[in-house]
Amino acid sequence: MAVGGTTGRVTRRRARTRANLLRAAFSVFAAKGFGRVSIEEVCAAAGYSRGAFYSNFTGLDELFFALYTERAELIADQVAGALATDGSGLDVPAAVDRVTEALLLDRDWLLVKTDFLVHAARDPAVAASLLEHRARLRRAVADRLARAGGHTALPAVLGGAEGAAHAVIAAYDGVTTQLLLDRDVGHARAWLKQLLTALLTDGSAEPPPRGRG
Amino acid sequence: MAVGGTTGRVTRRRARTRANLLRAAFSVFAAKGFGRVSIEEVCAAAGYSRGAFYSNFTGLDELFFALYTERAELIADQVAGALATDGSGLDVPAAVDRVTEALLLDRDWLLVKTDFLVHAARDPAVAASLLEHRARLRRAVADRLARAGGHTALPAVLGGAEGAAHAVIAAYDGVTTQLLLDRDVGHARAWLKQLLTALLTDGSAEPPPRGRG
DNA sequence: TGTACATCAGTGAACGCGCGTTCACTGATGTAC
DNA sequence: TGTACATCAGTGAACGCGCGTTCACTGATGTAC
Repeated sequence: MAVGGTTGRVTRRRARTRANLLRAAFSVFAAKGFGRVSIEEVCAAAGYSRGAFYSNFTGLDELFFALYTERAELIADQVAGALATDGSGLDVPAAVDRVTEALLLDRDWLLVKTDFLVHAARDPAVAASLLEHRARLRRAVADRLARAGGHTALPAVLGGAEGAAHAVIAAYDGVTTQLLLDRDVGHARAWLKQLLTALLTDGSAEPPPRGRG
Repeated sequence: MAVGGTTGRVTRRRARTRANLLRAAFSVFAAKGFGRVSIEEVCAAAGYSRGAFYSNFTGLDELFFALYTERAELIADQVAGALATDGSGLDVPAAVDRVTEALLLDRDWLLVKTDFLVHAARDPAVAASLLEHRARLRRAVADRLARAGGHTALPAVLGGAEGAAHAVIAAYDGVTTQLLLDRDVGHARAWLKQLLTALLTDGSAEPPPRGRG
């Protein structure tokens, strides 16, 4: 697709336009949902004519894909960063805190992400790409868990670090759903921590303060 | 909204039309996604003119809501049935099996359900209604877990039957996401069982056969 | 049970708008010398 | 560094289609007697 090599000087204007369109599209998608957004609206939000849009994308689907890919990589980097061993200890609870922090910050992102899920669910090629992103995240988590393996005993049911990482992703997805509905970030964070604790330890810890329904 | 009292004879034709529209809409929504469906398409699929549609619904949103509500209640009943104590024992693993069976059968339903989530996430009134449905499911699960409480020890981290039920819902949501992408129902079922086992027991069980990434 | 009448439910044509898509054009950006 | 030229990126008008929405009409369904 993209031609490799020098980031030609010619493209500077183009890159800016493209970035502006993507940024505007993100806001509009988050606000209204992919299904209710027109090319016209994205252009208006970005301050360009429709011609500019077609000069950069073949349609909304392509833009959406580019948008998702860009942001997903950003998030993946954040998570990887939060998981990186900081030299000193392999402190799993602390890592859980940081990851939880990184994952659940932005409601707009959760909305767009879920829109994209729904989109991908109906297009195998898009789904494959999304699955790859998820696999990348999962591997990062699994690596971290494997390194910490000596310190914290993972429950055997899940089948090692790989399974546990899979469970972490599932818990994240589950909490995302709840958060989209109740909009209570604080609750979501606490709840995700509980879930991860229940999944990653053998369940002998103390009960936390009660959350609400 | 609906007028109570006798199910007037006048309405028989009307009820049939409405049901036909809802059924057709379900297929079309599942196939293309709510955001890509027009009133025209729903009518075509159901074999009615657009006038018939407007005679029964004010717009696609209302139809979607009616559709979701109807099916969600159906599912809730199924789950409640699967959880019902069959007189004899309070066998949690068996109940988990039956619930898993009831929940993950229909991909079309998962698609529509997730479309509806995305829809609800942007409309607080709709979200409230969806949360209520979820609460109903959760209570059914919590009741069941509470009754079985004497036999199986729930991990303390989650905070009792209520918390555990919440975790069950989260696991279900998480597995739904994965299933929407990889379309592997068998894997999803096995995986959901593992997750529920890990969440509802203290993690001392034997490791299951490995699933794939 | 049959007939006359009233109301209801769905028809389908018509209107108009929003917007996807195209394209000839123009100003912007870069190259050559 | 300045000038002439070539190419590129974005403009905005134009076209046309799909479809949301309305509405006068007709056949269907029900009631009264």
